[in-house]
Amino acid sequence: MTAADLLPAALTIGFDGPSHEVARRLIGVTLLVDGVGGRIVETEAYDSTEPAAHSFGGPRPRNVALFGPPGHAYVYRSYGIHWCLNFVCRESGHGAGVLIRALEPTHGLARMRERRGLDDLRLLCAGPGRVGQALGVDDSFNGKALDAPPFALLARPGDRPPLAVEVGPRIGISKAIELPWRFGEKGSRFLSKPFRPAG
DNA sequence: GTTCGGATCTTCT
DNA sequence: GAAGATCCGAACC
Repeated sequence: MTAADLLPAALTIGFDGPSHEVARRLIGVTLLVDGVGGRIVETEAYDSTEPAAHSFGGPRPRNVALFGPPGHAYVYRSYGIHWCLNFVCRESGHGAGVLIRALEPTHGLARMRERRGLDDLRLLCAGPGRVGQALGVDDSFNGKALDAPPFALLARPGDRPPLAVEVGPRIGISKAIELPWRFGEKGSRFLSKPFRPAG
Protein backbone atom coordinates (compact mmCIF):
# COMPACT_ATOMS: atom_id res chain seq x y z
CA MET A 1 0.00 0.00 0.00
CA THR A 2 1.29 3.45 -0.84
CA ALA A 3 0.27 6.86 0.45
CA ALA A 4 -1.63 7.40 -2.80
CA ASP A 5 -4.04 4.61 -1.82
CA LEU A 6 -5.08 6.42 1.33
CA LEU A 7 -7.50 9.22 2.06
CA PRO A 8 -7.18 11.99 4.65
CA ALA A 9 -8.43 10.59 7.90
CA ALA A 10 -9.99 13.81 9.06
CA LEU A 11 -12.90 13.10 6.73
CA THR A 12 -13.88 9.85 8.40
CA ILE A 13 -12.29 9.72 11.84
CA GLY A 14 -14.03 11.54 14.62
CA PHE A 15 -12.56 11.96 18.09
CA ASP A 16 -15.78 13.18 19.63
CA GLY A 17 -17.23 9.84 20.73
CA PRO A 18 -16.64 7.65 23.78
CA SER A 19 -13.04 6.41 23.87
CA HIS A 20 -13.97 2.76 23.32
CA GLU A 21 -15.74 3.68 20.08
CA VAL A 22 -12.87 5.84 18.89
CA ALA A 23 -10.40 3.08 19.81
CA ARG A 24 -12.25 0.56 17.63
CA ARG A 25 -12.55 3.05 14.78
CA LEU A 26 -8.80 3.71 14.79
CA ILE A 27 -7.88 0.12 13.89
CA GLY A 28 -6.60 0.17 10.29
CA VAL A 29 -5.88 3.91 10.25
CA THR A 30 -2.35 4.86 9.25
CA LEU A 31 -0.42 6.97 11.75
CA LEU A 32 2.68 8.88 10.65
CA VAL A 33 5.02 11.14 12.60
CA ASP A 34 7.28 13.07 10.25
CA GLY A 35 6.39 10.53 7.59
CA VAL A 36 7.36 7.54 9.71
CA GLY A 37 4.89 4.98 11.03
CA GLY A 38 2.30 2.46 9.89
CA ARG A 39 -1.21 1.07 10.23
CA ILE A 40 -2.67 1.04 13.72
CA VAL A 41 -3.39 -2.57 14.63
CA GLU A 42 -3.92 -2.32 18.41
CA THR A 43 -5.46 0.30 20.71
CA GLU A 44 -6.85 0.65 24.23
CA ALA A 45 -9.52 3.02 25.50
CA TYR A 46 -9.32 4.93 28.78
CA ASP A 47 -11.88 7.20 30.39
CA SER A 48 -11.92 9.33 33.52
CA THR A 49 -14.90 7.34 34.87
CA GLU A 50 -12.75 4.22 35.48
CA PRO A 51 -9.76 3.93 37.81
CA ALA A 52 -7.22 2.57 35.32
CA ALA A 53 -7.14 5.88 33.47
CA HIS A 54 -4.55 8.57 34.08
CA SER A 55 -7.43 11.04 33.99
CA PHE A 56 -9.23 9.31 36.88
CA GLY A 57 -9.45 11.82 39.70
CA GLY A 58 -9.47 14.87 37.49
CA PRO A 59 -6.99 17.16 35.76
CA ARG A 60 -3.43 17.35 37.03
CA PRO A 61 -0.27 18.80 35.51
CA ARG A 62 0.72 15.42 34.12
CA ASN A 63 -2.60 14.59 32.48
CA VAL A 64 -3.91 18.01 31.47
CA ALA A 65 -3.70 17.18 27.76
CA LEU A 66 -6.38 14.52 28.31
CA PHE A 67 -8.77 17.27 29.36
CA GLY A 68 -7.94 19.45 26.37
CA PRO A 69 -9.51 19.36 22.92
CA PRO A 70 -10.07 16.00 21.19
CA GLY A 71 -7.88 15.10 18.26
CA HIS A 72 -4.71 16.01 20.12
CA ALA A 73 -1.88 13.93 21.53
CA TYR A 74 -1.36 12.93 25.16
CA VAL A 75 2.16 11.60 25.78
CA TYR A 76 3.21 10.09 29.10
CA ARG A 77 6.34 8.52 30.59
CA SER A 78 5.93 4.83 31.30
CA TYR A 79 8.00 3.16 34.02
CA GLY A 80 10.45 6.03 33.85
CA ILE A 81 11.75 4.76 30.53
CA HIS A 82 9.27 4.76 27.65
CA TRP A 83 7.16 7.43 25.97
CA CYS A 84 3.62 6.32 25.13
CA LEU A 85 1.23 8.04 22.73
CA ASN A 86 -2.50 8.57 23.23
CA PHE A 87 -5.15 10.30 21.14
CA VAL A 88 -7.43 12.56 23.16
CA CYS A 89 -11.07 11.96 22.33
CA ARG A 90 -14.61 12.87 23.34
CA GLU A 91 -15.62 16.44 23.98
CA SER A 92 -13.28 18.67 25.87
CA GLY A 93 -13.21 18.18 29.61
CA HIS A 94 -13.94 14.46 29.86
CA GLY A 95 -10.41 13.14 30.16
CA ALA A 96 -10.77 10.30 27.66
CA GLY A 97 -8.06 8.92 25.45
CA VAL A 98 -6.93 6.05 23.26
CA LEU A 99 -3.52 4.46 23.81
CA ILE A 100 -1.79 3.48 20.55
CA ARG A 101 -0.41 0.05 21.40
CA ALA A 102 0.89 -1.34 18.10
CA LEU A 103 1.45 -0.52 14.45
CA GLU A 104 2.08 -2.57 11.34
CA PRO A 105 5.18 -0.74 10.08
CA THR A 106 4.72 0.65 6.57
CA HIS A 107 6.54 4.00 6.29
CA GLY A 108 10.13 4.92 7.14
CA LEU A 109 11.25 1.40 8.03
CA ALA A 110 14.95 2.32 8.00
CA ARG A 111 14.35 5.21 10.38
CA MET A 112 12.39 3.02 12.77
CA ARG A 113 14.99 0.25 12.69
CA GLU A 114 17.66 2.83 13.45
CA ARG A 115 15.75 4.28 16.41
CA ARG A 116 14.88 0.85 17.77
CA GLY A 117 18.32 -0.67 17.17
CA LEU A 118 16.53 -3.70 15.80
CA ASP A 119 15.85 -5.27 12.39
CA ASP A 120 12.87 -7.54 13.15
CA LEU A 121 9.86 -5.91 11.47
CA ARG A 122 7.45 -7.65 13.81
CA LEU A 123 9.01 -6.06 16.89
CA LEU A 124 9.48 -2.52 15.61
CA CYS A 125 6.11 -1.20 16.85
CA ALA A 126 4.56 -4.11 18.79
CA GLY A 127 3.83 -2.35 22.10
CA PRO A 128 3.19 1.21 23.29
CA GLY A 129 6.76 1.89 24.36
CA ARG A 130 8.07 0.49 21.10
CA VAL A 131 5.67 2.68 19.10
CA GLY A 132 6.91 5.75 20.92
CA GLN A 133 10.55 4.89 20.33
CA ALA A 134 10.10 3.93 16.66
CA LEU A 135 8.19 7.14 15.88
CA GLY A 136 10.50 9.39 17.86
CA VAL A 137 7.72 10.54 20.20
CA ASP A 138 8.64 12.27 23.44
CA ASP A 139 7.40 14.82 25.94
CA SER A 140 7.53 17.62 23.37
CA PHE A 141 4.65 16.02 21.43
CA ASN A 142 2.26 16.24 24.38
CA GLY A 143 -0.78 18.34 23.49
CA LYS A 144 -0.02 18.67 19.79
CA ALA A 145 -2.84 18.47 17.24
CA LEU A 146 -3.06 15.24 15.27
CA ASP A 147 -4.24 16.87 12.05
CA ALA A 148 -1.10 18.93 11.53
CA PRO A 149 2.61 18.18 11.15
CA PRO A 150 4.48 16.33 12.44
CA PHE A 151 1.41 14.09 12.76
CA ALA A 152 -0.58 12.67 9.88
CA LEU A 153 -3.55 10.28 10.02
CA LEU A 154 -4.68 8.48 6.87
CA ALA A 155 -7.91 6.48 6.74
CA ARG A 156 -8.44 3.28 4.81
CA PRO A 157 -10.31 3.83 1.56
CA GLY A 158 -14.03 3.66 2.26
CA ASP A 159 -14.74 1.15 -0.48
CA ARG A 160 -12.82 -1.58 1.29
CA PRO A 161 -14.53 -4.12 3.50
CA PRO A 162 -14.35 -3.32 7.21
CA LEU A 163 -11.52 -4.92 9.12
CA ALA A 164 -12.23 -7.75 11.52
CA VAL A 165 -11.54 -6.32 14.99
CA GLU A 166 -10.90 -8.38 18.12
CA VAL A 167 -11.80 -7.18 21.60
CA GLY A 168 -10.41 -8.09 25.00
CA PRO A 169 -9.26 -6.88 28.40
CA ARG A 170 -6.59 -4.20 28.60
CA ILE A 171 -2.97 -5.12 29.26
CA GLY A 172 -0.74 -4.19 32.17
CA ILE A 173 -3.35 -2.70 34.49
CA SER A 174 -4.64 -3.82 37.88
CA LYS A 175 -7.85 -1.79 38.11
CA ALA A 176 -11.01 -1.99 35.97
CA ILE A 177 -9.62 -5.15 34.44
CA GLU A 178 -13.13 -6.28 33.54
CA LEU A 179 -13.62 -3.65 30.83
CA PRO A 180 -13.11 -5.11 27.30
CA TRP A 181 -11.47 -1.97 26.00
CA ARG A 182 -8.53 -3.41 24.09
CA PHE A 183 -9.01 -3.60 20.33
CA GLY A 184 -6.90 -5.21 17.62
CA GLU A 185 -6.91 -6.20 14.00
CA LYS A 186 -7.83 -9.87 13.87
CA GLY A 187 -4.93 -12.07 12.85
CA SER A 188 -2.31 -9.33 12.73
CA ARG A 189 1.22 -10.52 13.50
CA PHE A 190 2.14 -7.04 14.72
CA LEU A 191 0.09 -7.07 17.95
CA SER A 192 1.88 -6.56 21.25
CA LYS A 193 0.24 -9.77 22.47
CA PRO A 194 -2.25 -12.18 20.93
CA PHE A 195 -5.92 -11.97 21.85
CA ARG A 196 -7.50 -14.94 23.58
CA PRO A 197 -4.14 -16.51 24.46
CA ALA A 198 -4.09 -20.30 24.16
CA GLY A 199 -7.41 -20.51 22.44
C1' DG B 1 8.59 -22.31 25.39
C1' DT B 2 8.13 -19.63 30.19
C1' DT B 3 9.44 -16.83 34.30
C1' DC B 4 12.08 -13.44 36.49
C1' DG B 5 14.55 -9.13 37.67
C1' DG B 6 16.57 -4.69 36.34
C1' DA B 7 16.32 -0.24 34.24
C1' DT B 8 14.55 4.55 35.51
C1' DC B 9 11.53 8.40 37.04
C1' DT B 10 7.14 10.70 38.00
C1' DT B 11 3.30 10.67 40.96
C1' DC B 12 1.08 9.76 44.98
C1' DT B 13 0.88 8.13 49.99
C1' DG C 1 8.57 4.37 50.11
C1' DA C 2 5.71 2.09 46.61
C1' DA C 3 3.48 1.58 42.29
C1' DG C 4 3.11 2.13 37.55
C1' DA C 5 -1.33 1.95 30.57
C1' DT C 6 6.76 -1.38 29.70
C1' DC C 7 10.67 -3.63 27.55
C1' DC C 8 14.63 -6.49 27.45
C1' DG C 9 17.75 -10.09 28.36
C1' DA C 10 19.06 -13.93 31.24
C1' DA C 11 17.89 -18.15 33.25
C1' DC C 12 15.39 -22.10 33.32
C1' DC C 13 12.20 -25.80 31.73
